[in-house]
Amino acid sequence: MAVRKWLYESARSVAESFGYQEYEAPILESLDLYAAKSGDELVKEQSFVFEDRGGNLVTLRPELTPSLARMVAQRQNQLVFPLRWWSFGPFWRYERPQKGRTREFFQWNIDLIGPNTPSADAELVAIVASFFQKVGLSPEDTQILVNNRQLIETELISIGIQPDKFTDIFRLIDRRDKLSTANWESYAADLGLQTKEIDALQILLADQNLWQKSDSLLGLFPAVDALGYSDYVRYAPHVIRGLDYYTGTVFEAQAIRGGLTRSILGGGRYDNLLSDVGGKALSGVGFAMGDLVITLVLEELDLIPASIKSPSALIMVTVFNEDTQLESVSLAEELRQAGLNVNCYPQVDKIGKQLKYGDRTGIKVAVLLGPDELANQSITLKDLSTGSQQTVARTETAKTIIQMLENTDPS
RNA sequence: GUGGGCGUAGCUCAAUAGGCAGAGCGCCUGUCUGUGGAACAGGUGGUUGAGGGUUCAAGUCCCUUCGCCCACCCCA
Repeated sequence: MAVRKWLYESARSVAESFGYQEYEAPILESLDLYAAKSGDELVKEQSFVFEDRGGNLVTLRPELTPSLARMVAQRQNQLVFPLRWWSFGPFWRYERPQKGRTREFFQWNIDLIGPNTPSADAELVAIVASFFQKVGLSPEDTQILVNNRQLIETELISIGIQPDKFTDIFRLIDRRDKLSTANWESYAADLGLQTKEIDALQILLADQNLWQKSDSLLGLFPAVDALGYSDYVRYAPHVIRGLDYYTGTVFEAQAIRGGLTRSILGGGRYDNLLSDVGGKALSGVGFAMGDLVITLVLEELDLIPASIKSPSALIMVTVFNEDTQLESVSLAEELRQAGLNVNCYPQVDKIGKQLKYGDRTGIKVAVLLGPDELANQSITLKDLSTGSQQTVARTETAKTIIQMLENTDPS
């Protein structure tokens, strides 16, 4: 929860810095919403689907973009475009769990709906880079690979591949990095490609300058450069993304660790999603990042701050004995009224045990209140990290604690 | 959906060929009657995931079942 909250705060801060508004969508959606729009396997085999009491099939959302499209389409005439929205919430996929993949996970989604321009695409890419920068990932740790589906479609036609094969061929292209050349070629042959076509495709996928044939990408890269994030971004002809609804620019962020790469997030431009759910034609661009892979990457690079796991209260009031217990309770509340977060030990125990509890749970200042202090209208304050303690007038307690916390190392 | 691995104390793991279920850490107590972290001593802690079977005897062998992990697939 601490890590997720930190990710949420980092995503929120970056999204808000670009002027995006937070929204939430339903967790249950009608199965129809996803039909033929997300990709067959995601919906038919990897979603939780069941019948509701009315006999309709409902789905625990496996992704957010179709819900977003539906929500925007339903209010299309009253919303003001360009629309910049972001969301962070739970998703479910009925898959076998493994490292970096669970059946319930959280995902950050962010979309810019309205303008179909290279600078809109560049903004989303820049948001990714800005997020990486915020959590401490450098261009040496992560890279954002960009491509354009229209560009690849045009090129496929020019080497003689028919549009009705594009879905299969995209899957093939997406796997260029994952399979050995021999396996990839035999997969290509299974899809019915001729040797001549396979050779042409390989040349295409090795062409790092292919982007210069795309007006969209010719606009995108200078815009990313102007935003200051070109170190994070490069062209990659084999990046195509698995979801069927992408129509233009697509991108994917990868972590590079010792020769192995892992996909952190993916996104792209979708032109037809709003009209598919009953809206007027309107283009959008966005991406989704799951919480699991990014957490693995950040853990591996030791980038998760230890401070996110500190307790909510750094101050603990101890209880000396039964006679003074209510005095301790009152003192704790007095300190809360002064604006401090305070944990009051909830029973009578030996002081040593209470201090040990405080030490183990991350308490910085222990407050001691026994017969001596009561007699003198004073309070003893012990710094648990240094072991030093001081006795001050009771009226000075809150002020002294605040000074002690300021002098403490924030870690 | 496919393939592989693993379930023993709170945690990490031992237990020869089927033969008295153990260790380290943690926790509790004491050394130390108003003071945590260290040391030492003692103590607590188990339906060996569950159910059935074989056997004089099962953590160990067999069957069923539940759960977890890893990879493929797919994808965040």
